[in-house]
Amino acid sequence: MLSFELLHTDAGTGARRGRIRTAHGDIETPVFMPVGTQGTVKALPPRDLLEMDARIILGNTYHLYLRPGHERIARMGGLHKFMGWPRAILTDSGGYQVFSHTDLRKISDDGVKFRSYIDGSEHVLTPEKSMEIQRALGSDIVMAFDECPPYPAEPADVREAVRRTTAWIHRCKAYPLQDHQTLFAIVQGGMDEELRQAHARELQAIGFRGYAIGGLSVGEPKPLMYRVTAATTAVLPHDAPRYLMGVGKPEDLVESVLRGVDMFDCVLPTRNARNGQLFTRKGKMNLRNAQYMEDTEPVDASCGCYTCRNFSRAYLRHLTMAGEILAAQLGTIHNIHYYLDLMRDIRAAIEADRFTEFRESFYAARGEAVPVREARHP
RNA sequence: GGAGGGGUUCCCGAGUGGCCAAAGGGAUCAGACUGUAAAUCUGACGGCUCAGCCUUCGAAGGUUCGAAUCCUUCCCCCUCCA
Repeated sequence: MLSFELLHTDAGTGARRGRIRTAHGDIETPVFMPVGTQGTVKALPPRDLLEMDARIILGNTYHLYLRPGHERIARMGGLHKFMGWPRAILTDSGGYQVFSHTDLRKISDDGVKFRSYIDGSEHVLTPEKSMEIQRALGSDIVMAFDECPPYPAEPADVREAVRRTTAWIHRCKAYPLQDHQTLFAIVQGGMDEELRQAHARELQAIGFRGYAIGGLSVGEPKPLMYRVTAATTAVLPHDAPRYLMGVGKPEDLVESVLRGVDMFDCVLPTRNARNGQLFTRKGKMNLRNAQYMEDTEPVDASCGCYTCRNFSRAYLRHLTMAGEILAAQLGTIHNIHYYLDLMRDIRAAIEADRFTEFRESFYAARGEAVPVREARHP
C-alpha cells in the first residue's frame, strides 16, 4: 500500500514537492515516469534507467494482456521480476487504448469490446478484467479503467463518459488487489471546468489514495489544457498525489507543476528519440538536420548523460541517418535523462521556494516568452 | 569480325507520338510526434520574374501541328558467337 507525503509547497506558486512510498521504493515528486508499454522502456535496458535514477516506469494493461498474457507474467513471477525492474511500476488500465483505437472497439456500460491489432481476435475489457490483469502484473500503482473522450467532443458525450467512468471506477474499487497495490482514480470531463470539478469531488467522496487527470493533451489548445488542469487540481485533496496522464512536452511539465501536478508520463522522450529528435535546455533538436553534419559539440553541453559525455552531434546524426539501433539507444538515454534532470531541477527549485524564478530561466534558456497564467482558482 | 540488348531527371528504374518536368523506390532536405498498433508519419525534391514560362530523357540532325517515344548518323556500355 502506497503513502504520500507533501513535503513542501512553493511559496510563490503552489507547486508541490512530495514523496510517494511504495513497496518498490520511494518516488520523489514532482516525478516523470518513462513509458514502458510492453514491459520495456523502448531501446533501454533497466540498467540505464537505474543509472539515471528513474524511480518508477509505466506498463500497459492492454498490451501485456494481449502479449504475452497477464497470467503468463504472473506465472513468471510478476511484471517486476519478468522485466528485471526492481523499482516501482504504474500500469495504465487500457482506457487510453479504448480512446485511441476507435475502429477496433465497441463501448457499452459493461465495458469495451476490442479487436486485437495483433491477430484480429475479439476481447472484452471491463473494469473487473482490467483489475484482474493489473493484479496479475503486480504493479504498484493501478489505474482505474476509464473512458477518455476525444477533443472536440459533444457535451452530452463528455457527460456520458464521466458517468460511465464513475460507474466503472466503483467497480474497480470493489475488486481486490494485492496488498502492495494502490488504485488511482481518473478525473474526466473534457474541457468543461465545472464538470471536471464535479467529477473530482465525486471521486473524492468515494475516496482514493491518488487522483489522475485524464483526457487532456488530446489535441486541445495549450492554454485550454493548462486552464482545465488548474481547475481540476484546485479541488483535489492536498494529501494525495495528482497525476496528469500522458503529458507531455517539457514546457507542459513546468506549466503543470505550477498548477499543482505531481506526476507525469509521456511517450515523447522515448518516441521522439527513436525519430531523431532530442530535447535540450535550448529547445528541441532534430538530429537529421544537415547543420549537425560536422558538429563536434555534444547534444547539450550542460547535460551529464552518457550520450552527451561521450558523443558528438555529428556522430549521433550519422547513426540516425544510417538507421542504426544505437541512435535510438543513445537518443533515448539522453531524452529520458533530460526529463529526469528537468524534474530534479524542478524539485530543487520548489524546495528553495524559487519555482517562479526557475520557470523564468527555463523559458529564457529557450529564448521563449513565459506563458501568461490564467487567473488562480480558489 | 558477327548477332543481340541498352543509354531516362542525384542513384535504381517505369514510360514507346499529345493526358510527360516524366510512375515507383532509394538517397537527400525539412516538419510532425503528448496515459506507444510508431526505429513512425507527412511534405519538398530541374530552373524561374512560378495559375505561366524556360531547360531536360547519350550527341547531332530529321519526320510531325506535336517527339523521352518514329527515322538517319555518330559516341558509349553490356551479353553471346568467332
